[in-house]
Amino acid sequence: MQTSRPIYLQIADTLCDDILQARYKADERIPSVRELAAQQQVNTNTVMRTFETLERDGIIFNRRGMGYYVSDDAVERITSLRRDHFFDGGEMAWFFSRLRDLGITPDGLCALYNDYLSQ
Amino acid sequence: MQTSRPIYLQIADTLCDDILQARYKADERIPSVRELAAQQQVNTNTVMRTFETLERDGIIFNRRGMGYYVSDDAVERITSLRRDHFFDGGEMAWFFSRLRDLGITPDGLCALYNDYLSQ
Amino acid sequence: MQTSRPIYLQIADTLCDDILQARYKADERIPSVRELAAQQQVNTNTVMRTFETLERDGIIFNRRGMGYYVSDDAVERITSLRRDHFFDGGEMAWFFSRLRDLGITPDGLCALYNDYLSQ
Amino acid sequence: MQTSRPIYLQIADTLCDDILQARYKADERIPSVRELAAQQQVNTNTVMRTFETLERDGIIFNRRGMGYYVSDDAVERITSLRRDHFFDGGEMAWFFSRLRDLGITPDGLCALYNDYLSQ
DNA sequence: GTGGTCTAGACCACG
DNA sequence: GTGGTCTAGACCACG
Repeated sequence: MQTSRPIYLQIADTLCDDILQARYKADERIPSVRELAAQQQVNTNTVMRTFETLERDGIIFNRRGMGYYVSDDAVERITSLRRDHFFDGGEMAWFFSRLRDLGITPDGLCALYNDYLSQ
Repeated sequence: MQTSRPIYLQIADTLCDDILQARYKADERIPSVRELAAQQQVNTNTVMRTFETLERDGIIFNRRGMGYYVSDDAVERITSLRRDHFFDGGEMAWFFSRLRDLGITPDGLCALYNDYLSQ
Repeated sequence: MQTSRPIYLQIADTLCDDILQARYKADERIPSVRELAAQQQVNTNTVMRTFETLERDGIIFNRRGMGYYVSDDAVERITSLRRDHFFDGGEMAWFFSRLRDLGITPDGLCALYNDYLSQ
Repeated sequence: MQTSRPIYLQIADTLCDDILQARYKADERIPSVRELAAQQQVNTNTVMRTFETLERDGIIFNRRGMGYYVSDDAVERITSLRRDHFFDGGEMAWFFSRLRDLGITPDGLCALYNDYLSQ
C-alpha cells in the first residue's frame, strides 16, 4: 500500500537535477515524451504529466512541433522552488525533528554531511 | 497535486511521537478506536487503519475486548524503523542532496540545526 | 487483526478435553466462574460465556447456588458434537484439502498420525 | 456463534487456490479490485483488504496504475505459509487430537483420506 | 483505466 | 465497553 513518491515526480526530480548539473542547458531541447517513456520504462502519460508539471513551474517550455526546451531561468526557478519547499514547506523542520529523535547532535550531523559531500 | 500524507499515517506518526516522549508508556493502554476517532474528528475506520499499521510494526498490541496497548519495545521499534527509513530508505541522502543544491555548507547546516534545537 | 479462536471457546475446548479424559467425571462439580477466570487470567464474562455454551450443549448443568456439574452423558455429547463438526461441518474435508495441497500421501499421513499417537 | 471466516480471507483463499492450480501464473495479472468485487458480489473495500493481505504476504504485487500481479514465488510462499500454519500453527495437532478422541485409527484415517483423494 | 483514502453508518462477536 | 467486518458510496491521484 505505502505509496512512494509518484513516478512522474521522480522523473521531474531527475530532470531538475540534470538541469542543475548543466546536463541540459538553458534553451536546450530535452528528450521527447516517447524517448523518456521508453528510457524510463513508463507510460507516456506519466511523462506527459512530468512535462506539464515542469512547464507549469516555468522550468521548461514547449516549441510547437519541436518538443520541450529548458527555460532561461530554469536553474533559478528550481532552486527557488526547492528552497521554498525546504524552508517554508516544513521539510527542514521535519528532518530536524527526525534527527533529534534519532539522537543526532549538530556535530554528528555536520560530520554526516561532510561525508556525503566528499563522496 | 502533491498528495499529502494519509490521515491514518499522520495519526500513527502522532502516536509514535507520544510514545517516544513517554506520554504513553510500555504496556499502557492507548485510547480506543472510538475515542481517538472522536478526538481527531475522523472516522473509526481511519483509526483502525492506524492501529493495524502500528500493530503490524509491533508498536502496539491488542488485548481482546480491552483495547490496544503499547508494546514493551515500542520505543526501540519506532526508533529503529525511523532510523532505517532515514539512513537506508534514502531520506538522508535526499535531504543532503537538497542541502547541497541549495548551497548550504556543513557549518551553515550546523547553525540551522542548533537554532532548531534551541527553539 | 487475525482473530484466532475466541477465548471462551478455547476454555470450553479445554474443559471438554478434561471431561473426555475423566479429569472431571459425571455429576462432578467443575470450578466456579471466578476460579476459572482467575486461573485462566480472563474476564469472568468470558468464563460465563463458556458455561452458557456448554450448558446449552447439555455438557454441564447448574445446581442453583452450588455451581456447575458435569452431565451424565457429557462424554457422549462431546463426542457426538465433535464428530458432527468434523465430518459434516466440513472440518475433515478442509483438513484433507490442505494435506493434498501440501503433497502429503495417505501413507505419509498415516505415519504422522502414528507419530502423534505414540508421543 | 461460530464466527465464519471473513469474506476478504475467503477471497484470499480462493485466489491462492487459483494460483496453486495455475489458473493464475507467475507475473500474470489478476482481476482488478472492481472486477473481483463485481464478480464476488462484495464491496470494493473488501477486495482491497484481500489484496492488502496477499501483498503483505508477498503473494501478489502492485504495478502502479496497472493492477496486481502474481509474484514469481507465489506458489512457494502460499505453500510455505500453509505448511507453517498446518504444522507449527498447531492445526495438525488439533486435528490429530480430534481424530484420536473420535477413536479413529491410523488405518481408518488412511482409508478416509484415500476416499477423499479418489473423489 | 487503476488502486488508495475516507466517510457514515450498520451489525456483531467478544470480554 | 472493545475491536473487526462490511456496505455504499465519494473523491482523487496516478498511469
